[in-house]
Amino acid sequence: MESSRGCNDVRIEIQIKNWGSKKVAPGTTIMELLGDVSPKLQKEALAARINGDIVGLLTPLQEDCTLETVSFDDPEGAEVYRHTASHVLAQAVKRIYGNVRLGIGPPISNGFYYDFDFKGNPIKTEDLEKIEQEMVQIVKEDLPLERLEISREQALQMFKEKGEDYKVELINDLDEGVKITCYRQGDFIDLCAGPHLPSTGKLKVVKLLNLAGAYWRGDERNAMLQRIYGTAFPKQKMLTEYLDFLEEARKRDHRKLGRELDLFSFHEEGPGFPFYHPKGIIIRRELEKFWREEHCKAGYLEIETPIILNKQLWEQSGHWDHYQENMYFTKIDGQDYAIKPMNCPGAILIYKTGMYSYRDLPLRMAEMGLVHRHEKSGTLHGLMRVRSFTQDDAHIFMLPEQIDDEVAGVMEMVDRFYKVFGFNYFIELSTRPEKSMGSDEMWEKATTALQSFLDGKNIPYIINEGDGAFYGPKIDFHLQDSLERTWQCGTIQLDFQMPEKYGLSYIGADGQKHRPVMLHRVIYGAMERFFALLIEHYGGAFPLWLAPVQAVIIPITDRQHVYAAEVKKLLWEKGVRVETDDRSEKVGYKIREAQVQKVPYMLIVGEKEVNSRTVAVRQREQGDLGAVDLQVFTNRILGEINQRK
RNA sequence: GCUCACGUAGCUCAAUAGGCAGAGCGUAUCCUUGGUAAGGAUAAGGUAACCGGUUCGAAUCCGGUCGUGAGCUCCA
Repeated sequence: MESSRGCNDVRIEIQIKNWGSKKVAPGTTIMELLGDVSPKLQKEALAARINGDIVGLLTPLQEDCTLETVSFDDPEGAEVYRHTASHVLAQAVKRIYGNVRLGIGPPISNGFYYDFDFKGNPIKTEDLEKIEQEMVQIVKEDLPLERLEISREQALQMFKEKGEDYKVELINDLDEGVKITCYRQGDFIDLCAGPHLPSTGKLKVVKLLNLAGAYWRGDERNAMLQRIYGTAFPKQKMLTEYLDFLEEARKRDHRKLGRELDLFSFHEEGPGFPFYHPKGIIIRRELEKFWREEHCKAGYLEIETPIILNKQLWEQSGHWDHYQENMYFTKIDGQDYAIKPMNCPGAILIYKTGMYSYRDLPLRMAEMGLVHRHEKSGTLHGLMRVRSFTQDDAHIFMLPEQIDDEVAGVMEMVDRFYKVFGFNYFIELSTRPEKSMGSDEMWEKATTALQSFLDGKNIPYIINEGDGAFYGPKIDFHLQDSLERTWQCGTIQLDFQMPEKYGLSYIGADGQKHRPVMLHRVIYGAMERFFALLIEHYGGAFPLWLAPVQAVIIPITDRQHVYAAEVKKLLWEKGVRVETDDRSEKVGYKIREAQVQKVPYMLIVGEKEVNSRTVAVRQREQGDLGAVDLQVFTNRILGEINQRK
């Protein structure tokens, strides 16, 4: 320490990232320090990172350290910002409705929420407005948020006195050694680890978005609380942009586009059971065609198994014990049957029709299998979550030492497929669920196999504890919809159980029977879900190869109808999905209609085109491309279709 | 399944302290033959999701059922 003055003058040195170092007296808060070094930095900072930990700006500095300010642009900064907003929400609710118990109120990806128990007096959507007004008032009051460290006993006593039963439960569940902290702003105090903004006035724009139910601690056996969702931004413009994003997302909603583009429908007569319209089924068949080509190349054999199979088969597979509440049942000739919720038992029956040498494995059997699952009514969601869907399934029967290669093969295939459509995806490893069968050793073995595969290839993933299939752990591939909600699509499930249950075998090099290992896997996942995600991903503007109508011929007057018919015939016979709009409407009208229907190519034919045997090409995105020789255009569009552009 | 909300023409939406159900788009017919995002006229189209109650009278108020939306739980 450079100072040779008295010990009252002890100073600590703070390294401020991107600024330099500063010496201050111990006990100086970060806020004071920043005010000293740069008012601009102080204004932008929402929190700080000291030696890696996020702390509030009112934290006193006690020793030498490196410090980095955190702004709204940092994910952690936005979290702190919105976490404080959630406290302001809770305070506002407490002010308006005294008789309410608090649940939890964390920040989430685009905002925050807070759960409340209104004790039998649920609030309504309209009430959000006045709560929001009270929040604005609290922001205006610019109340400082004070961090309090208290003992477990103090905390319990305080929240018991306040009647905050949920908070008491949370405190009781905290580990012994954990520091208990609360944050106080004005008359409001909440159990919270923080950190928070220094004061409520730091919040600029708060907005409540919607009201929903949520079980206490996410458990359906617990009380249903009311959850208020909101968001907060430092600038009005950012909120407007976010609301615009939500608005745009609504336009891309596959349920809306499905209706507008005439792709599919749902009916009260069959909730959760999708109806594919002619245009929708075209897209699906193209996806399937691509799928068959790729699977054929990758050495898969295609099979098809029945939708209804005897109940006994499902008892043997474990579905009866572990999956019954999701299954539909029926009777045939007095015998109990089940509608298949999965394709595996069918594939296994086929496997069992033969004897296999170790040289025959891996045996890859693919099936576009229609399954039915009884999903709870509240979970249905357009094509994303339905009660009947087709899985692009495959079951790979293999030797234990083939696990790595086969998993790798499937992972590569998933990657190749998703890249064709330009999807970003992320991976989860799901482990043993509560309701499952098999020994701990087998689960351990299977889970380790998958995990070490991912680790070995340096593939980033997150672990989804307890979300595996009842017969084995799985690697899941998730895609995002237009609202950035994620949906599981591809999955690879490693299974040692079914081969055991069904007594599957192959003959090894030693001439003895051995147990094969099974891989259950899907690439698209469910055709319905993948289709829905594709619709939202493309906003309904499908690439040429998938477009239900690839080109519309638009004659300008009746005099071009003969030529239009000729053009149509030529393209149609080459396999192009082409229509003619020969209504007596103006060109502009027909073009508008084709644009709205997102048809990739419009071929305008007037007198000039008839005389020169050309078509005036208008491309969906690029607009008018001018006249092109009919033969040249035909070759071009066929080329693009074949390249799956 | 749970919480809150919603259900009016094929679609998007109006209306009224409870008092004959409306518009635009789309559809049909006719006029128009027009060169790159909406030409004009006329017409058809509704058991107000369904069932019940209150009322002289219910699309409107109340209850139930079904469906849908946001979320929770669950899952491809």
